[in-house]
Amino acid sequence: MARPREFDEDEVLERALGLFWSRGYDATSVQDLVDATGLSRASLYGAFGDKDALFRKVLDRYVERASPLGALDRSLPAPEALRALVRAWVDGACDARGPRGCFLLLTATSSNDATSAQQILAASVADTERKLAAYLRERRAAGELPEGRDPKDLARLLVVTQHGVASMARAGVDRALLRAASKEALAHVLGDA
Amino acid sequence: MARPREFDEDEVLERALGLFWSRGYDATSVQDLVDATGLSRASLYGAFGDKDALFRKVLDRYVERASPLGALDRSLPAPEALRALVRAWVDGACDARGPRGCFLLLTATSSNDATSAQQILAASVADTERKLAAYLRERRAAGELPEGRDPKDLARLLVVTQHGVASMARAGVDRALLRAASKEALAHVLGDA
DNA sequence: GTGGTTCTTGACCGATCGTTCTGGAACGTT
DNA sequence: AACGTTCCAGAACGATCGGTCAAGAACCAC
Repeated sequence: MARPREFDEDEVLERALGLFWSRGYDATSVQDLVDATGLSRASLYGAFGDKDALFRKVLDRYVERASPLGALDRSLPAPEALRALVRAWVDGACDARGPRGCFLLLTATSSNDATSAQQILAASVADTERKLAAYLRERRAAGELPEGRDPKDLARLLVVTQHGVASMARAGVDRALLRAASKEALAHVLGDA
Repeated sequence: MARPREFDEDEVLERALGLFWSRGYDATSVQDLVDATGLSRASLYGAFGDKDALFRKVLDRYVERASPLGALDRSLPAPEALRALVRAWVDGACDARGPRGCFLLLTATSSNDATSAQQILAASVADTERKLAAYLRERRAAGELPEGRDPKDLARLLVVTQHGVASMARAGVDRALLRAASKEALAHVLGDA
């Protein structure tokens, strides 16, 4: 019925994510997006609406894909699974391909669209905390983890560690420091003396 | 010899800090600064140079004043001193007066002036880590803290906790979560089972 | 091929950005 | 009182911002 699009929407969103993630919302101009995606301004606006709408779409896409507990292998014994998880946090935050840190956290701490992103982050944090606490209780009941401390508080420690790692990684802090710190948080969860 | 200034430089910098901290560099326009400080544009430029120079001056001022270990009371027994320290981290980051979080961390994770702020942050982090590790060793030798784990790694855990708290506080995360998490990190340092 | 619809292109809009300039007011010195 | 200097107020600068418009090109259905 009409002329088909000459671009792949997913690819455009991916490029836009790269820009927004590395430079932030304000510092990314529409011209930058035009240059990076190859689309013209009118095509961008026609396909995604204004800059805010595009950003929201990009953020939704990121949130949908990112899973804080994705690296938690439930087939492994708890200590190894958790070890792999926190390692994945550090490596993911320090990954040289793509910008460092967490795009959602960056958005929620910057000014633009803050309240919206903050709500998403709050929900994500609450969800991660709840799932982690449930996991700890479950594995504790299975005898894989020591008793004693409140699983909820331990989950909270891990979540704060995760975000500290993401934030500091974006700030350029050395990976070795983040690795050591997260290992130490994990040691507490595992009850290592 | 000439007409004296009608404004207090410290007060102007303080107001500028408030704006930059709450909105970030990009989202703070010169007009905003003019409105908030009461100065005219020409006076601002005459006194501080351009926007970048003003921002740098504001950042330097903040860094100079902020002391991550300022709340560490060395006259107290180590457990109480550390407890007060991490509590001060949380309360400081969540303080309703003024913007939440850490201005230096915000700057280092945003795009603008990133490399410069990142270097300052890296130096601050390294310094805090070193001093904390030394403190832990010292108090460990005095019998106030348990042996076993590497003081350097424990210091790193605390530093990452501190920044996780600051970052999440800025993102609007509930204070109770941050408090619980930092308490847990502290428990690890204190060797609480 | 023709009509209808959508896409693409590039020029263009007003608004706002950071910055500078000009004119005049306010002060210390002589 | 008169000078020289510095400060203040506001207009104005070019550049860039996000966003739109008009015209032509590309496609599908018929």
